[in-house]
This record gives sequence, structure tokens and C-alpha cells, in this order.
Amino acid sequence: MAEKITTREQDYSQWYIDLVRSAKLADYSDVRGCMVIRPNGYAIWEKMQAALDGMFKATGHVNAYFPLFIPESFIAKEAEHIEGFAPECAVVTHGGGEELAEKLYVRPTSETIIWSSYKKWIQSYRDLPILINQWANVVRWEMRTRLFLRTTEFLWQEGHTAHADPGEAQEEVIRMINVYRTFAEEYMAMPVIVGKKTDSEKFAGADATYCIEAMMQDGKALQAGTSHNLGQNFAKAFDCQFQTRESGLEYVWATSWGVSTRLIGALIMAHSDDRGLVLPPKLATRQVVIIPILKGDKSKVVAHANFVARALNQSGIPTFVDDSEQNSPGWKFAEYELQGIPVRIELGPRDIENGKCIAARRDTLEKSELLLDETLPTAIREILNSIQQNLYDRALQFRTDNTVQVTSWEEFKSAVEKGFVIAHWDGTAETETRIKEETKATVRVIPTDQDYRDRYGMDEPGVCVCSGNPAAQKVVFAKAY
RNA sequence: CGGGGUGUGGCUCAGCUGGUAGAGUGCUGCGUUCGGGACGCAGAGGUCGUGGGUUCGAGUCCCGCCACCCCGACCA
Repeated sequence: MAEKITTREQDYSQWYIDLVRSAKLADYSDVRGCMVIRPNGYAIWEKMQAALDGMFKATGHVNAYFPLFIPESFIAKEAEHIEGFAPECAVVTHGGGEELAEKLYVRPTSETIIWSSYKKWIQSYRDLPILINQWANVVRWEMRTRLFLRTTEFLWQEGHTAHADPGEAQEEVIRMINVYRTFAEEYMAMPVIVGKKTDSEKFAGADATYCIEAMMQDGKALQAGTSHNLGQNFAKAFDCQFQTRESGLEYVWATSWGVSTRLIGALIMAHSDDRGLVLPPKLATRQVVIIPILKGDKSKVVAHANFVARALNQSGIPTFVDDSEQNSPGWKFAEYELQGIPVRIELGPRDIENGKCIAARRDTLEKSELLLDETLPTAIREILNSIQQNLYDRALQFRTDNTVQVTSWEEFKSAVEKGFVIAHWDGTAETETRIKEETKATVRVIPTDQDYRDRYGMDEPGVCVCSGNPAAQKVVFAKAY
């Protein structure tokens, strides 16, 4: 595709759609609200899966798989849960040409089907904890969809754990939200605010929801991962009790946590520019593209390019050569910038003559001259590391620049159009609703990081920015995806 | 479900007061190019969303239906 994408300034959401489609990350499908994740997009997901899966294993979790179909009666067992999810569920009524005795819900999330199993597996405190994760697809019948950010069907992982005591469950909830934070910051190069959701924003069926919240380049917030303390709600709904060390009977304590392919949308909106995708090297399956300048002795140039590629690959830097003669070098430059390849090496007869090559980095578009010798892999690795770090620094700076504290309602209304707003809140759902109705902004997160709280003086009492009532603390408001 | 809009080559769109369908881009072949989206020549590709109606004649006018997109209420 040779056409230019819409710029962010012209139309941010159109830019996003153009980028996703022209970088061949995803395409619309013929099924309403569902997308096709194309190889370029799926490659990012595979990198995310590999990194996250390793982190889950390192924290003691194992993978398993539970059914796609959930009996209606299961979904209905937890009152808050069914109220939250039933309206957005797809329901199967027929199978094998006959009407089913009991309808089957296509999972919108798996708490109920999993707890129906856990009930069978848990008798004693000796059976606990259970630390299971599953990689799966889920379906939520959304009214409006957006590529990666909200589609009817999406891919995710969902961890479901069972514990003998509430303290341990809470530790798990915090452990996993921190895993997500580490992943977001170290792999996605995306700074996040860690904290709690308000009651109105928490998961249907949870006692508490923790989240990581990121800022996109248009100043809007995106919830990138959640970790729920489910208390004993599902254990009670499924009558799942265990015998304690003291021979008493107690309901099991539960958590669940997940991230989805939405992270790909977050990644795009956090770093990319008007030329296309900008990918942190750690999530790029192809980190370097070599573009030979095919003039003069073409075969000699191609041979050099292949030689350099082999050397880089052997050093653990995934590299490929585009030596096709169909497109000009300029076309290739633009194409691989669109696709977000972190580093481009230009290699022509002139370079070979001088024992040098040109390396261009995707994040800043800067070009530098590198020696074509055994120092090249090290030099490239330095550039890759520098890109990974720069993306994080840049995003953090952007978030800081677009976060303001306000004390008046007038300031609040204008500030919330631009980014994150930190202000006192009286803690009531009524005020929250009123703020949402008047500004479309919501309480995104009640930060739990003491560093963050201190920086913005969030523990200081004051008066609510909206109601004027006494407020115990400040919270983070923003418009959200 | 409300309010707006759009359906014409793969994609983006033009097509006036009705007269037998066009451009750009992409695609195929050949040749020349190649350090920031190259160029020439020759090709392939459309029952104009759908069903009726008006007319000698409908992409164009009228009526119905369908699909999709945007804005709002729900959500990772």
C-alpha cells in the first residue's frame, strides 16, 4: 500500500485505523465487529504471549484450558456477575440441529466455568493454592467496536487462582498487577499508573479491581490490564469450601487477572507516528531490515547484504534482507517504517567501498554511519537498547507533560480535554456519575504507588473538585478508551 | 435503539437536466531505473448493494429492503 496515512493532527482515530490497516496488523472481517489479526499483528501478540507466559511461570502459575461454552445456569450463579455480563453475551440455542435443553453462553470471561471445576478439585487447604492461567478467546457483544481496542471476539489470557486465606489472595492480586506493570514498562516501553478502580469501574463480581492505566498520545487513558480480588464471591456461588488446618470449613478465596490483544492497540497509540508503527525492539520479531542499493554490481551488493544479515542473526539480532527489484529503495524505506522495523540498514556499492553502512533508527529517524566489521552487531545492539529506552522516556515525559492538578471545576473541565487530571474527589458514586455526565471523564485510577501519590500530594485532604464536599484524597481523572 | 451518512474495477472515488461505465492507485507482462514512496510501453479487471416501478432507454428519477460507516447510550 503506497497511500499515506492520515496524520495524528488531522484525525487521531482515523490515523489509528489507517495505521493498523496499512501496516497490515489487522483487517476488518465480514463478521460484524470481528477483526482478522494479520501476521504482522499476530507476531506482536506472540512476542507478548512469550514474555508474559514466562513471567506467569516464574511466579508459579501453570496453563490449562477450559470450555468455550458455559451453561446458562453457571453464568447466573453470581448475581453481580450475570448483571454485568449477560447483556453482552452471545448465546448458543441450537446444536446438532436440535434446540438445546440448556442454553450455552459463549464465554465473556471464565470465572464461572472454572469455579465449577475448582469446586470438584478443592476439598482441603492442602489442595490450595491453585494457580492456573489460560490463553483463550472470549466474546463480548459490544455495540461499538474498534480494531484491537474493542472487538466482539478477542484474544487474552485469564489467570484464575484459589487460596486458603484472604491475605494470600490479596498478595496474588498485587503480585500480578505488578507483573503487568513490569511487562508494560520493560517490554512495551509504556509507563503505567498502578492502582485501584472505583466501585463503579470494577469487575462485575469482584470485591476490588486493580489496574494499570496508560496515557495515549491524544491524552486519553487506556486500561491495559486488570487484576481482581474476587473475595469469596465465586466460591460461595459455586459452594466451594475447603477444610482448614483446624478442621473448620471455609469458602475459598479467589483472584483473576487478564490482559488482551487490546495491548496491541495500546502499543500503537503509545509510540507510533505519522509514518506508521513504532515498535519497541523487545516486541519486534524482525529488529533489523537491510536494504541493498541495487546499482553497479548488484550481485555483489546482495551478497554483502546477506553476509551482514547472517552475522547479525548469529549475534541474536533478528535481521532480514529485502533485495527485491520490484520496488525502489525509497519505497522500501517507507514501507518498513510503516511496519515499525526498529532499525534499517542501507547498504550500497559506495558503502562497501568504504567499509561502512548507514543505520536509521525508527524512533527518531536519525541516520548514523557504522563500520562494516565485527563491531557492527554491538553497535546495532546499542541502537536497539537506546530505542527501547528512548520510547519509554519519551512516553513518560509525554504523560508528565499532560498531567495537571486542578482545584476548580472550571479548570477541571478544560484540563480533562487534554490529558490526565489529578483532583480531589469526595469518594461518592453520585459525584462520579455527575462528572461523567458533564465531562465524559471518569475516575481512571486511585494510584497505589506511594511515589506517585507523593509527587502529586494525593494523600492530602481537601475539597472535592466537583461537589465541594470534603475529600480524603486526590484521584486520577481522564477520558478513556 | 435514537440522529446523520455511504453503497460504482482489489482500494479511494468521479459520473451534470436519464442516452450503452471513467480516473487515480493497486495488479499482470516486457524494458529502463534504484542513497526517501521511479518511469515508459502493453494488458487484465465492473450483472453500478438488492427487489420492484416510471421510461423507447435508469449508475442517474420514484418506492421498498439489505449492508456498512460516523455520533450518542454499554464495555477489556
